[in-house]
Amino acid sequence: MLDIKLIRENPDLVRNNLERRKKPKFLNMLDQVIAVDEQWRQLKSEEDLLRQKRNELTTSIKQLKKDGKSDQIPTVIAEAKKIPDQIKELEKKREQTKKHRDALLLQIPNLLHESVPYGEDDEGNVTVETWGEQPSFHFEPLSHVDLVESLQLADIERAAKTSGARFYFLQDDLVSLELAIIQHAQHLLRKRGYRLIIPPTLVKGFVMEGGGFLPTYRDDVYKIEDEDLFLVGTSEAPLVGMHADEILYEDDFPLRYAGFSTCFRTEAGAHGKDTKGIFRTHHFEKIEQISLTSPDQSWKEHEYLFETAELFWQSLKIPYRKVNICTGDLGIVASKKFDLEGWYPSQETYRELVSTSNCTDYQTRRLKIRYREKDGMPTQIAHSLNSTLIAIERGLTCILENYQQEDGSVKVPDVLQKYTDFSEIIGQKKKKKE
RNA sequence: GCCGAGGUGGCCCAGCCUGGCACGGCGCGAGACUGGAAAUCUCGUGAGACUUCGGUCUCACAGGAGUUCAAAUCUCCUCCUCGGCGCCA
Repeated sequence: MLDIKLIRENPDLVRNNLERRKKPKFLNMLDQVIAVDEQWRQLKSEEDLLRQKRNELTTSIKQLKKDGKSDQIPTVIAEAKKIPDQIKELEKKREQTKKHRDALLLQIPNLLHESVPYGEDDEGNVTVETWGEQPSFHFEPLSHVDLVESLQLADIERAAKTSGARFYFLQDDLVSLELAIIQHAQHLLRKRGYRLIIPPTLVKGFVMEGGGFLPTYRDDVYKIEDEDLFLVGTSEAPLVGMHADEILYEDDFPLRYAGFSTCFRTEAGAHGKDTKGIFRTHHFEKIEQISLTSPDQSWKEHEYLFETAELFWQSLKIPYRKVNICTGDLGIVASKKFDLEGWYPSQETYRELVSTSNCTDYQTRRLKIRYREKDGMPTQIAHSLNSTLIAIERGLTCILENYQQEDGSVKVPDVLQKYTDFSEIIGQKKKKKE
């Protein structure tokens, strides 16, 4: 959520920034917010004046009592009696207006960092750098979908029976690999100064709203019936919400958390996309980084989070590229976003594995996450950042493709082997024969 | 789940019975004093609207509803914390 004061005092700055997205609806929203806010302030002034009058009468009653002029009191009370109803009416109107204003305000996207490139969709993203060498195969590499199936690493069909499309029973060696990844990841994260967290995967509406997931992305999340609870699409939600309404100390910054949780997504807008395998599913496990810090440190921290992700993927020796996400692909929350896209040999293309966002004060304003230098100093709004470390099931697909071998087996990445008791995945069929 | 005690500014706390502009301390800021500092003293310390930038006003006592001219204070509902008992993977 943007600062209403900024909009009031510097509407052109906000307008110019929103214009870069080239979406007229946002400019309309801005104009509406300004108009409704004007109304709100008008009502607020009227109401304040009425309250002032009431307070004056109330005080005069007290004074009359003190002066022993009780005979005059009934007249004043009669006058004062008219006011509460008027206040109530104005209050109601003002609250409605405020609700209206805030509802609009919630839909206005964050201000873009100056370095965000313009683009209509992901085609407009700009590659910043590439890392690693794409593996060359002397055979036609299989897709992760085929590998999962041929090695029987997940049972998609039975998952369809119990749960529907886009679910999976992860099995055997792939489960071991997942657990190995978690082990491997936690060591890196600890070393890099993150606290490890397993957060709640159900959160209240205000947390989703504060995180910017609601109302704009309402269709993408699951809600618990009859309760004010949502299944999280990422542990970013509870991890940022964790410090809602708190005042932190600058000395504790950056506050880095690594969350491990299951994530739930409706994938409403993705019909027909990546329907097979475990690449895009309704639930998956993810290790997420989040960080809270001060405004003057957050851009440095943005690089730090991305660097953590890079170190992780480099340790797995996955070729990747770093991409600066363009306006059309950025979403409303991030001010700037880098993606790390991993190489998929079967598709001969890079695909998203990691998103690293600086959300600046967009989430923290709404969630009232503030900080101060030390006790007694004034409070400021913190900045929040988040980054994937690995969405495990998707990460597995990338590993499978890059580590596949001619005989159809898959080598286990070196750094994971100390956590698995095998160095290659050969599948159940072959195992039985042996 | 039951019983009891609580929730007041960044923190600690008074006020609640008996309704009338939220007491005091810590911390922090400004000023005075000083060669400089400590100590001391004075003033200030949250959110919002308006402002001729001097100020003016409103709100804020866990949240909501009610009673009242007037609610931190009285009534009702909800949430949370702590303690005791019960239940439980």
